Amino acid sequence: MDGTVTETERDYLAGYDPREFPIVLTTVDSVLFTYHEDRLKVLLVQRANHPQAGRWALPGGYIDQDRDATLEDTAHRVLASKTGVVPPYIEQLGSFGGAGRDPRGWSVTIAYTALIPFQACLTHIESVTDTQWFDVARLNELELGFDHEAIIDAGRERFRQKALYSLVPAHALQEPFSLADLRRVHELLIGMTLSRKSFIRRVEESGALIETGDEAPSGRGRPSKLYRRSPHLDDYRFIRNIGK
Amino acid sequence: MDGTVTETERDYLAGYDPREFPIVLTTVDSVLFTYHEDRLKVLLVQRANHPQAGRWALPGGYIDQDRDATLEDTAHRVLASKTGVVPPYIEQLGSFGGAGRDPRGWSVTIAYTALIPFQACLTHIESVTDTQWFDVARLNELELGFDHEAIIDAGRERFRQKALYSLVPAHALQEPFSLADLRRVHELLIGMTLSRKSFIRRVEESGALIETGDEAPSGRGRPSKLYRRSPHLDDYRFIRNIGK
DNA sequence: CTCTTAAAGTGTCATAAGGACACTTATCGA
DNA sequence: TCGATAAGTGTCCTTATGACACTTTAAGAG
Repeated sequence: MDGTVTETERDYLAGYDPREFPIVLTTVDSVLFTYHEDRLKVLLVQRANHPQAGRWALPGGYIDQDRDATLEDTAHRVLASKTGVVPPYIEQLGSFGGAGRDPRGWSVTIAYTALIPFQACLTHIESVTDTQWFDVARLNELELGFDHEAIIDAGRERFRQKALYSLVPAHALQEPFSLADLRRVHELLIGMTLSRKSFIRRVEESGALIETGDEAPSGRGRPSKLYRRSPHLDDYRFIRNIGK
Repeated sequence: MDGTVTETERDYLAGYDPREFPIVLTTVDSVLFTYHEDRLKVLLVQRANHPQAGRWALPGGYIDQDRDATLEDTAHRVLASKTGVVPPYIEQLGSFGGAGRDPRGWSVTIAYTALIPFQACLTHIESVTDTQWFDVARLNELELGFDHEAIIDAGRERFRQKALYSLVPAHALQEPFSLADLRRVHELLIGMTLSRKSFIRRVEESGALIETGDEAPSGRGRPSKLYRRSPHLDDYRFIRNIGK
């Protein structure tokens, strides 16, 4: 022994006070997308409190240490409070941190990105005024809080990639849905038109969607076959990207 | 006016004290991989302090609010202190948080994953005893701290995917390098052998590597051509995955 | 010096998947 | 009943890949 006291981990934890260390403000924000009337939409909440009160921003908030066991729990809790439901698809997008992004000090937000059918939360969102869908193509007309515009861009880019090699975007549609609608969602995400034939071939090959056997009129023209998501949808990856 | 005082953002910030809120312990950890003697290696540091003193864990630490402007700054600073250099490739891997992952309380780590040539930090790492490369295939023989085994698995999976559709793994090699070595790195990441011909075709098509014009003897047999990374390497993506 | 072996690099063919595009099917509405 | 419209299909061409045999180059044994 060299005279110093050998501290056990138990002793250390008993004397540990997190407030002795510089504090990083940590929050969880979510970028929730949907598809409605030929447009991609993102869910925004008008901030009631400082900082940035009045501005539209991503739904998010602090971790509730008693109620949330994981980061995804926080994302789910916040989204459910704004939409009434938990989205059928959510994944972690990334973390955005820095000294300057929040006036309160050094801050980090763990961002999630998610998809939901427009109809799944229609009534809940219509009942309040502080939560709204915004056309993703018109966000530049809005002055968003914090760095949330960059986070939304990252979410779009994530789903743009997913649209190239997966059928995950199907989570933005209410079941049952037509391949025409799903293809349109992919086209909006990717930013180019896709060949009908190629798209249908990929869907059939994947087994990630299941034909319901029903059809739906699509205005004028031949009615379209309807599909629902198979349980394997989230895991399926094409080995080759779609698009020229 | 309804009698309440309308607080300005300036007033709010003047009265804001982060210690009034529940504190989340926030750190940054990095999974740094390299390639040496036909093996994938990951850099681990033996913990000097509680909690988990004595265990091997990922290099990481607290955000230094005065020195770090971004999360990547923190990752760079910590890695540079352990290896002497900043790795040529680093990307954010994801955040791991929860109530139970650290005995000190609710915690979040923002994880980065990076690649570096073995030779780039050879002398620095040889000079200390608390920092070592470990064979990724033999991590099960080690009892790692916290949830760091899961984080390393996530890093491996990230680079496994990159190896399928990019040449980013080239950052694990000292320039100039042979395609035989690079293909071996990809094979270790993907977990299967790859066709020489296909691999060379992809490299040529990509333009992501540049032939130096030199050759190097490869033991017995025809000497191999040598390559270096082009500036476009990090951005290049194959539209189709390699491997059957 | 030559022969063997080993490893890098190449030529070529068959296959699989996508884009293009014309054609067919099915519904609406005038 | 016919025209317009949109979903769905058949077919050809192109492209990237895996397979595999072949060539090139060097080290080392005899």
